[in-house]
Amino acid sequence: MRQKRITLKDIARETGVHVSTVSRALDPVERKSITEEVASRIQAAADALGYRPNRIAAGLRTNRTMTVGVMIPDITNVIFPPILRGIESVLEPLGYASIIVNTDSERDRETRLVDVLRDRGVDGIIHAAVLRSDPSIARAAAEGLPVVTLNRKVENSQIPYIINDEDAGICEMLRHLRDLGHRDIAHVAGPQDLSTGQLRLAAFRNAAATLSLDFDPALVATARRFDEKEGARCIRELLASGRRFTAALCANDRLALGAIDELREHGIDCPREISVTGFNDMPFLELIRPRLTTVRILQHSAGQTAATVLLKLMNGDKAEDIPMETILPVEIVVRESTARVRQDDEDRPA
Amino acid sequence: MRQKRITLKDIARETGVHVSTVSRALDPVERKSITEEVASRIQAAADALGYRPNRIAAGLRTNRTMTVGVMIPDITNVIFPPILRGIESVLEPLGYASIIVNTDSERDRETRLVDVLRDRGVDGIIHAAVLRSDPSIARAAAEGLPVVTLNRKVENSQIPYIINDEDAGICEMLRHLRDLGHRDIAHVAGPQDLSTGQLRLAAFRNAAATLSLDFDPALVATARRFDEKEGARCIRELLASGRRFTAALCANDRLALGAIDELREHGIDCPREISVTGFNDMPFLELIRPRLTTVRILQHSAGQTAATVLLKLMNGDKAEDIPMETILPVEIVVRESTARVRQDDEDRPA
DNA sequence: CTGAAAGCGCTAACAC
DNA sequence: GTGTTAGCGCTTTCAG
Repeated sequence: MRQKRITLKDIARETGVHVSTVSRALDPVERKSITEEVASRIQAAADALGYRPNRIAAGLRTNRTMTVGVMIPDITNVIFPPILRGIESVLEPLGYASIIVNTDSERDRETRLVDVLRDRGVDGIIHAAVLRSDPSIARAAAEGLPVVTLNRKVENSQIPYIINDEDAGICEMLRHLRDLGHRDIAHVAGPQDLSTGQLRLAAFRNAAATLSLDFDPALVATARRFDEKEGARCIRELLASGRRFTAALCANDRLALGAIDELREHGIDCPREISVTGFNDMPFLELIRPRLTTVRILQHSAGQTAATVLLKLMNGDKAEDIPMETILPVEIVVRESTARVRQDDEDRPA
Repeated sequence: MRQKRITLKDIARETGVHVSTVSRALDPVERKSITEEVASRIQAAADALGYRPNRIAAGLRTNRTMTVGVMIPDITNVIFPPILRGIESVLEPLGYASIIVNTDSERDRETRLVDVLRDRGVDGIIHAAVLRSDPSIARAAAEGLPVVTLNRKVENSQIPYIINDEDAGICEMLRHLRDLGHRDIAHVAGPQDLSTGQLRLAAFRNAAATLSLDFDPALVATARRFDEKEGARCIRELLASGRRFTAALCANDRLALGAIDELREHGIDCPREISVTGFNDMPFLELIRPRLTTVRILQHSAGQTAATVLLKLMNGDKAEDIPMETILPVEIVVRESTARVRQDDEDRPA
């Protein structure tokens, strides 16, 4: 039933030359070593028969499959698709395809999936998961498989990583709030078992110091997940604490959206009474009122950069040509969820 | 540098048996044909050495790579990630991995990508693109490659397809509007070169007939893309036409969102003055005011179903056991963007 | 029950 | 320049 594919042997028979000659004629670099006439005759036959190289067979021989593995926590999270397109935009034109797997941020799933990828002979792996440490990918890298991580680094390893300048993002955002007159600024932190949550909290603390703002631990509420519900819960917690604050810097957009909703429930207007900021700049933000002030991450370029570095690794470029650390710039996007602190708030005694 | 993997040969040497024996011992079905003692000794050695089968090599031999190809227009479109997770949820536990490619709905890209997948020896393809016809995938299927399409059927082919009951969705929605007293209902149609756009327009027309509502061609505006901007443009066009309407049924959520925004620009309130409905039930809809009344499609189950059917095909199940057509139910989700038509509108002379 | 041998389709030394 | 040869790691006859 399943029609058999045209192989080199078929073309060899057709053109009356040896398969190795055919192989050479069809290989853009080896082609030079062959009489032009023969080469083009072979090419013609290949085209006529509709020959397609069997990468499985080639891969077995060369140990290169022209496919890479991409590991992400969850494709359903809107920040990842743009990253994937970024990766694809550099790899696909070069003939690479990607096997994409979702780790759900589970350690054992992640371990298993690394094997799934290696079993299929991927030439390299781009790892965009967010667990703080994970042995499996480090081991793969140590054994010589090209690996690049996105959004976080693997401690004690020689794995190149690409991260976004989240510190700068948080700091700029805090500066923005300070410039609007805010002094009592809460932080809705992300889960502390995810690198993103942890990093951003640290960044918030550092930024406060940099900007000479008080850092009040009581004004930090920590979410258990990056979702609207947790954002709402955190704000509730903050409100219940009785500590006053005029702005809430949230560790991501979903937390911020949940926070704004919850404030509304309490009859508190954002941004008039409390300013709220997000992080990531998800799509659709423009459609939600008030339009959220947030930090834009260039997911697409992050993907491109990761792919570019991975390529160098796969090409065996020498170590000094491979950037171990790439920090991508972020930018704050000021929209409607932040406003100047109200007079009566500002004028209060310190 | 690159550490060499453990092969059957290694564990054959280790255990003092022939590689074919090792191969059998490690194959769950062949294992029975081997002395239990030997088999477990081999198993132990394999575990100890950390053996992982090389699927490339196995694939070359068996023509099964345990990887499938998934073609979608654009992973960045929120409706696709849930489909992918649905596919993964049935395929991954069975040992399959997926190569995912984005077609951008371009015919030639699509053709090329089918080859990309076939070159890598995928065992089957799930094709969720939306172009109305496309020869490449039909050819692949005709040559015996297991193929299933999602969201649309390929004409004149024996390719099983899974679609959502969009007709019912549109009809239910129209009924909902009619029950609210609406009689002059506009349709913001999707691009007519995409099956979704075309199907939903046809469904709208049919539903109008079914429900004995007038179908007024002048109350149809056609978008060139499925986005907010086009939704806005279409509403502008409808408004400019001077034709009165009290509701607009849009071919998808983004068009609806754009429509509502544009109405607001014109000082027209949704739903008080004009009701608007969407289609798809994208995530985040809950966060946008007014909350959109829409048709929910079960993307995850659609993916699961597609994978299940593909499995049957790949297993070589006999034709009568393979459902050629699967129509998945949809449901309407009534939220806040639809309301009873206003008295003064309703009481007007026919 | 296990070993021997062939071969999937391709590439890469090595000859000539 | 082109043919010969030898595998890549695995599965699968076919013997024994």
